[in-house]
Amino acid sequence: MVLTQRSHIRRPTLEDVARQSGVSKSTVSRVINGEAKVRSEVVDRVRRVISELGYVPNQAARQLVTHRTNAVAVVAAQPENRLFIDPFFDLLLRGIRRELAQHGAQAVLLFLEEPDDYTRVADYLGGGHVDGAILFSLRPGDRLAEIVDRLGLPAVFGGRPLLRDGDPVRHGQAHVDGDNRGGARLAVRHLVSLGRRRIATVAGPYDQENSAADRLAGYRDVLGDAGPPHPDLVQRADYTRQGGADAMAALLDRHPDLDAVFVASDLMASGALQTLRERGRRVPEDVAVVGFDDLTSIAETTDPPLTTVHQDTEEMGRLMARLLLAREDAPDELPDGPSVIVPTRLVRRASA
Amino acid sequence: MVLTQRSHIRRPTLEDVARQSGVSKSTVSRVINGEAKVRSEVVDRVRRVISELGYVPNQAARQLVTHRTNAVAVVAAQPENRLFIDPFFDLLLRGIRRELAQHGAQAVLLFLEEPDDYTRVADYLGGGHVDGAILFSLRPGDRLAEIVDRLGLPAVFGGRPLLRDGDPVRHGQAHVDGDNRGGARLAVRHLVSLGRRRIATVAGPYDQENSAADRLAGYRDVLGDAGPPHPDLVQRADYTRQGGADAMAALLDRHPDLDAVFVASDLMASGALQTLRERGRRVPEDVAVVGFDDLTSIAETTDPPLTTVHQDTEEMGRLMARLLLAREDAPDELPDGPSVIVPTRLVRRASA
DNA sequence: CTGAAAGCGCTAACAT
DNA sequence: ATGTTAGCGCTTTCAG
Repeated sequence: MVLTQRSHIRRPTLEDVARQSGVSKSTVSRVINGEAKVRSEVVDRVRRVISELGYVPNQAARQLVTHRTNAVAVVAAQPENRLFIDPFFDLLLRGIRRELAQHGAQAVLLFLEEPDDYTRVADYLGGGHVDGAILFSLRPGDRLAEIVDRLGLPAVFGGRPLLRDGDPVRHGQAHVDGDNRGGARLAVRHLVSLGRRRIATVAGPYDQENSAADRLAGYRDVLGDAGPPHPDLVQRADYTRQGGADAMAALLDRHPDLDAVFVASDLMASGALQTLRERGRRVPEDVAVVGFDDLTSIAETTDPPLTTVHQDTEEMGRLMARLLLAREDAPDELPDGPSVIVPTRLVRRASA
Repeated sequence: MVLTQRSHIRRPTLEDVARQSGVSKSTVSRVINGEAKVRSEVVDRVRRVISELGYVPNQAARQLVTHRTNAVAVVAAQPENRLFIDPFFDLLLRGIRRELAQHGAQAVLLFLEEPDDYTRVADYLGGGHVDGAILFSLRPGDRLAEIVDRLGLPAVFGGRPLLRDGDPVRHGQAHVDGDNRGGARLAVRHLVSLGRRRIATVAGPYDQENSAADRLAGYRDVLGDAGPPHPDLVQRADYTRQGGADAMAALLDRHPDLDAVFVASDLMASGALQTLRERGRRVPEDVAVVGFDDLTSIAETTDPPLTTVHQDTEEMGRLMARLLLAREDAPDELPDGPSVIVPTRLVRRASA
């Protein structure tokens, strides 16, 4: 293998510290781990030696006996560039990191990009580098889910539970998701309550994204109540701004008389708004628009500001982290991983 | 501490595999590490047992003796949200990941956000979890640089070398950076060669970002040659699209007669183009615009397409990874870390 | 080609 | 309050 730690640098060990401070390894260990039963005088001496020597505990050795690493992997499948450009993921990750940090755990982020990555990541997860994993964006039937199960690694999955052959495939593991379907209902009901009659939707790429499928389902739930919606009122896009703009244009071409649109993400909604403006439609007078996500950096700055479905994304991240920590603490008390659906609410601004 | 690996799941060990296959631990180890001197018959038997048992080597144990982890940390200071929204970083990271993957190493990403993160990350790096580190966006005098040095951890820094008291502070470690200053010169010289006389610039936040300072310096290099540029022709912004738009507006207010602008990032340039359009300036007839970065998703889709300074960002990431691997292989042959400046070139499109 | 034994650096009983 | 001992699971001489 290519990697070789510089061999000529021998880092000081517990034993070195012990010798230098004239105590036993156990005592040094106690000082390091902050145990009570050490004379403060000794503590001071040991601490001094530690910093003189620049001693840093070898985690591999510690880990070998404690079976703990204090690190948690966050694994994200990265479909092209999307992830890094997605403020939603940014917030989610921030929540995870912060919650873990509060518990003294380090979040390490791993990406899944090419097929080879799977085995390397699986080895990494199985190798005891981390105490648990939070996994996102896995596709139905993703091998990594199995691998994690087989390893017995505590895990929390983000997004709707994976399906295999149409059935939910989860078992001992937890998962959390936003209430995509419920949120979409909220949005569309609001449009209905405004008296809108021809309500279109810009949906996400729903063959790839569970969230997109759920948001579309929510739209259909509500509109189905008043007779099945016209299929032409649904236009799929790819969760980008430009995609939203193009989809809006297509909808307008097919249905010049539409009076409302539910757009499945704020980013796409900002594109849709632009198209509407270019086509001379007033928002909300001519066409009411509701988005999804409540990314304030977008929703508050569009013209007009966007009415949208709010998700507390950072809190969702924190929740995932807490769930993972709980599983690690008391695995037996959670035989079936809880499925937490985080609620959404509508935030009214000016666009609907 | 909060994290506890499920204790009731005893994962199979080398010893289990050895017993099951009727050979010694050494032999199993040899099979796993692909050494030559094992009868293929034995290899097969051991392999079968391994997969039956679902054995995965314990990296902590292995690491304790080999001092290798096959993992490399990528540490990124995250100034607010910026990082995740920055396609530049996305590309850089992709280059790093791919190059490391080719060498069988796993990239693990760590973020630096709050002050507490420093000690946790330092512990992580010092704890032997990784064979080396690639660090970005460190501010001058950043503690982490010292820490990495003290640990003797092979490292490569991204961005211009850190300064302390105005002096370069680097020593044994490598760093790589794009040629920000040279690229800016390229851009501005191009504008000059076009016959433009009142060349403004939208600079980045140059008290925080070395790259921003260097790009501004490049602008001044060229314009200084023909007498010092008017200070009012410089407007600082924050590397966002909106920031670019606002800065352009400010410049136009102060200098309605400007005939060119060098914008220090493509994202800001897209905002600037929008402002110019809104103010009725034709590009490039009235005002020529040059960006920086050559993020094709932006530069090719603006109206008009953006002339900009190209950086091979993914290659830069790969280079950082290769440099790190080289340091790990032969630390003694690289007493002073090489400082690699990756060249830039101008890509002409329609805006200038 | 294979096995035995030592030891990596640490923590966790168990003594004292 | 502190020291002693025994591993954790692996790789690596060194024998055979």
